[in-house]
Amino acid sequence: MIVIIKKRQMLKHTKQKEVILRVLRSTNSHPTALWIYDGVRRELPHVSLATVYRNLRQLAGRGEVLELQFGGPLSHFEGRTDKHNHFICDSCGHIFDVDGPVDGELNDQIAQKTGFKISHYRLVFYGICRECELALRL
Amino acid sequence: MIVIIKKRQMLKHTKQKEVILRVLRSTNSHPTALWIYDGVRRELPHVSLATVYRNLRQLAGRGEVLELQFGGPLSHFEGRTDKHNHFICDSCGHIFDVDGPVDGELNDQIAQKTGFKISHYRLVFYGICRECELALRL
DNA sequence: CTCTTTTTGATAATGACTATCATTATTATG
DNA sequence: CATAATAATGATAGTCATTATCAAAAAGAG
Repeated sequence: MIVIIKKRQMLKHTKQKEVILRVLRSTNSHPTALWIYDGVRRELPHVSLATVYRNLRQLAGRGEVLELQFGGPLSHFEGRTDKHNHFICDSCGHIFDVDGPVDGELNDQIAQKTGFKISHYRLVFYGICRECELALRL
Repeated sequence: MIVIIKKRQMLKHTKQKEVILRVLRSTNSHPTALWIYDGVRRELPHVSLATVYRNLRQLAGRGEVLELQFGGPLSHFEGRTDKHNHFICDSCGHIFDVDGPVDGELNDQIAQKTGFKISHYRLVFYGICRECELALRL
């Protein structure tokens, strides 16, 4: 029998990682990796896009950042890590944070019904935001 | 001023479309396009993968089919179109249907808070399914 | 049947993301 | 500090799910 012991990898602090996190935390939008890349390049012009992806993946893995995948082909990232939900406008595509139900009530409800151990959920609302609603009324 | 009137396109019924829908409806799992492609090929060996993607997209656009995008790189499809939620096991990756809250209660709650017009939501639970729970206990 | 429009199959293209790898930066340790 | 060990970087090639293209075929209308 072969036992593979995965040594816990020491994470090193780098300028790039710091700036990536700072750029992401500087907005309350839900930017893509490319948007973050552009922001980081203003401070570190020679940064590689791969470095941005690598760090975002690492940060998301450690829970310091949230990776969001909605319908489209791109991943969105978010610096805010406290529990909350999202709303996406079907008209303009904008992503909003929504402080909806974040308690364990839903979890418990489903856990009881299914017998599964629920750790968390992702809840995304779709519809028309106020601004688009007004524009569409014209 | 140039006005572009998009003529409503007449949809034609084809053998391929019929089989694709039948294959998808034949399972209560949440297959990928490739899985459906394999199923369709048993009946129509010369079908093209592009045809499967095209039809799934069209069917999803008409609401006859549901396209589900969870974390991974692949789209999953589902023939069941009545409202329900999903649970994904973090251990085995299996996708389960969950008849959780499907009423407008959540929608109303969020609509009141935000002022947005909410049409629907997507709710996905994560955790450990019963089978994995038992296996992990050993 | 004949005309028009949509769909198909085959395949090339797209595009987001990841792997690779030589080099550099960071941290641990003597 | 010096040096060794290891992780991160930048540049770029590769992957892979999905989409676009386009000539040929099929479906529906009249």
